[in-house]
Amino acid sequence: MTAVQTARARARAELTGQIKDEARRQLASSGAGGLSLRSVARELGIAASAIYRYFPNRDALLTGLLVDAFNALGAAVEKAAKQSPPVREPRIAWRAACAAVRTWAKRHPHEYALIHGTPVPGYQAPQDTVEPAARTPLALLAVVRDARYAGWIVEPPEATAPRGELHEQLAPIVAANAPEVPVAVLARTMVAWSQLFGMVSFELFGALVGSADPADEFFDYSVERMADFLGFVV
Amino acid sequence: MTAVQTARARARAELTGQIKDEARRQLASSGAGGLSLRSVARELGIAASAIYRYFPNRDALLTGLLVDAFNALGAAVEKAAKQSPPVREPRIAWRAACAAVRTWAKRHPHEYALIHGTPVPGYQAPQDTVEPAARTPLALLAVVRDARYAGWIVEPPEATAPRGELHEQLAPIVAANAPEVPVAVLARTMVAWSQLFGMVSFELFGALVGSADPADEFFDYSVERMADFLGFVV
DNA sequence: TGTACATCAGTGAACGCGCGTTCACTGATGTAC
DNA sequence: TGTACATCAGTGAACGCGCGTTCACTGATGTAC
Repeated sequence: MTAVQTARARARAELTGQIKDEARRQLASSGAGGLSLRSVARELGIAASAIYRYFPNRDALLTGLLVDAFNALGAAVEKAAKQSPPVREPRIAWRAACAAVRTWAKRHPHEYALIHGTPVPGYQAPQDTVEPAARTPLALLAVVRDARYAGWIVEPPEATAPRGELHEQLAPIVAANAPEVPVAVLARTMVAWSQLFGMVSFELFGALVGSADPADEFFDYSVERMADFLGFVV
Repeated sequence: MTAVQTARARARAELTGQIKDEARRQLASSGAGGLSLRSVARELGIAASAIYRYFPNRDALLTGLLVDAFNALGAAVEKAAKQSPPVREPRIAWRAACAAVRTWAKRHPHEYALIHGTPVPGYQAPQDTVEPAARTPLALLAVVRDARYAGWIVEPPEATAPRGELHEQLAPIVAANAPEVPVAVLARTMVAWSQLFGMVSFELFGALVGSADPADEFFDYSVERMADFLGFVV
């Protein structure tokens, strides 16, 4: 092994990347279910069997794409939240985070479909995808938590706090990720989170054709209403 | 032609139904993209080419499934709203309509995925699907409209009403479907509608594993919060 | 009511194509002494 | 630094399978007179 990286290792990393890139490209035309190792190999000019030096089978390649997509989306949201000027306006980070989700989704519609659309038939996502999948919702929670710290959130009425089993389910999550935050804040953030992705999926998958299409204004409108719902001051 | 229906016509209707039933069954194992006419024919014990007497091609069969699924979901929601005792409790019809969506989706997960999941690659939904697709959102709007008539809705602040392009987009829809209702009510209903489907998709597609899973209580919680958001009195 | 003809349903072979995965192999790269 | 051996990347043929769609055909059902 040489100091930094052997020629073989470099070539290996490079081709692994090229395989995933080409596979991503093919998601567009054939969807995740139709992803074909042979056609990826054909496009790269290598033998179909060569792919097996890089991924043990088709599902492993899919897992790679899934993990990459979750991470890319999560990173985009984290970056948007971090970059939005922190003290000026109450809702700025929330808006930026929501916009990051939509922008990433529109720029990578097939990867978005891969992670938030219909599960691939016959494919079971392994444990490796769990942590990357959590990045975006946790980033949204962090935005709300920070806004709350900054005094930009009016706590909603106690009567609307989650109780019973839901409280039990969510308590360990706040304990692990934002211990200073009440469970009710996580519950509301999850409602807003599902609204956000429901809306983006509607837009991408065509459910808004004939009503709020183009969806820019409906998106902005919803983002503000979810901010209201979360207790953000104006 | 005989009085009611010729033997041929009856046989035709019957086999058309059997083809769609078998196709629905296969959505589960292979997904919409992998739906195969040959395997449907095999399962029914007929020649693959016989399918072409009933559907001109694979896409036409898909369209049939799509239309059936939209209609089945829409009918379930309409029925739930209609059956919920009308005058007793403000939120009862809203809850029933939301529950109908979730129940239908959990009972027919692959048909739900067909209509609200990733679009089938290479498939373009024709005009025939538009009207059935609108049934569910219109049923939700009717629930809100009726509750408003009954005095069960406190109008949200004027400041949160949609303006500009969004107003333009939604105005013709209320005009055509619920002319006595302000555009703001439709806008809010659409936010709740996307929240509802976002949540159901999250549950069915696995995004809630590790947090609100099982999702019953999170579902109920969200339904109440969306009712709050729509201005329903308690 | 009975017959001749037209319509339609279903067949099975064929076309031309694609797939994931395995395997024995060649030749290049890396490692230990 | 040079050589012998081990490791690894990539090949191409093969296995056994599946697909949508077309076409000429047979035989049953329906219609008109």
